[in-house]
Amino acid sequence: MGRAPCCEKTGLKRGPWTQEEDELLVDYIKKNGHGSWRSLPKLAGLLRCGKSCRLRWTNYLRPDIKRGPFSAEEEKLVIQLHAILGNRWAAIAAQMPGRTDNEIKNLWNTHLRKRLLSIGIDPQTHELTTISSPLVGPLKRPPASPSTRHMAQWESARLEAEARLSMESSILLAPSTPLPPNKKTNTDYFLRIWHSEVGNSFRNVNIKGEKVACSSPASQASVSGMTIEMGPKPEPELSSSNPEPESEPDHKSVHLYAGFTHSSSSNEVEDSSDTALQLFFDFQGQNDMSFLEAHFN
DNA sequence: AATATCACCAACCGCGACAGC
DNA sequence: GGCTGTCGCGGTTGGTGATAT
Repeated sequence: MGRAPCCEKTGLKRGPWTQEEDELLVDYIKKNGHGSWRSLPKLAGLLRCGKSCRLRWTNYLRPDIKRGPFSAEEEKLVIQLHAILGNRWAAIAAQMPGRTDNEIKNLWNTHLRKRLLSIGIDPQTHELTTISSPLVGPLKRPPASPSTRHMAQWESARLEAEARLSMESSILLAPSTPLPPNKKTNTDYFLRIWHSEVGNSFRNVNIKGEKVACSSPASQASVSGMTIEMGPKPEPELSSSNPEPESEPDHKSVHLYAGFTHSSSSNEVEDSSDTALQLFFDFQGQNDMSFLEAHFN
């Protein structure tokens, strides 16, 4: 015995919506709200199932939907969010006002996935499929766990945004050098996301409700001439009430604040600063989103 | 000009989560 | 705690227009 259909199929219209149907749906929702989607079609005089009405409204008719092609910046954001969130299109859409999950999903499947593949990046893992070495040619990269990659990419994006904010702050202090608008937007995206529930879930929660802390304050290592410092870090203060810019980023050191957590299996990350360091090594060489620049500019 | 193939995207389907009883 | 109804999500499909052969 199969699953019962979501609604009576017989007598219901399917396929593309007509303008008259759209008008009926919009008029009804404007006057009454959608209420129960199941009963809406009957009340609105539509020969559609409630599910179809909900889809039409949320993906097409909603007044706050931003139609039109995605900008390069939006595409970049989708890629970065996908690296963090995976195929959670609704979560990605929640960070992109005016864009629907369906739209983003279509963008990913038709454009972005292929684009990443064409530049040698696995669109599911966001991992380089090969590393080319001038001496021995392409090398296979050892696989990293998805959560590790996502965490590291997420942290990388945040670090990048914070570093940029610091730079911008110092630039803004010098009124003779106005900031390019695109740079500002880019930073804002990440810091906004970082302080959203998505960022919160990565900072504070894993499935067992335990902190996965990698917070040995003395942990330090040197990689490629940079000093990596690991340890707990206070949340960046970004509210307008605190206009004090963050301290200037040290060009010789990377602060890998490892107090972040993840929502996947807690077995995948051990509670140690060594793990946090491993995250960096694991991710080094692919945490820079600049590879995308050439494809968007 | 006709046909095949590709790309895009709106819409559908099935499943899981959740709330109310 | 189990059942049922509803909703939302992610994967997939199918129609349509564009492009290639």
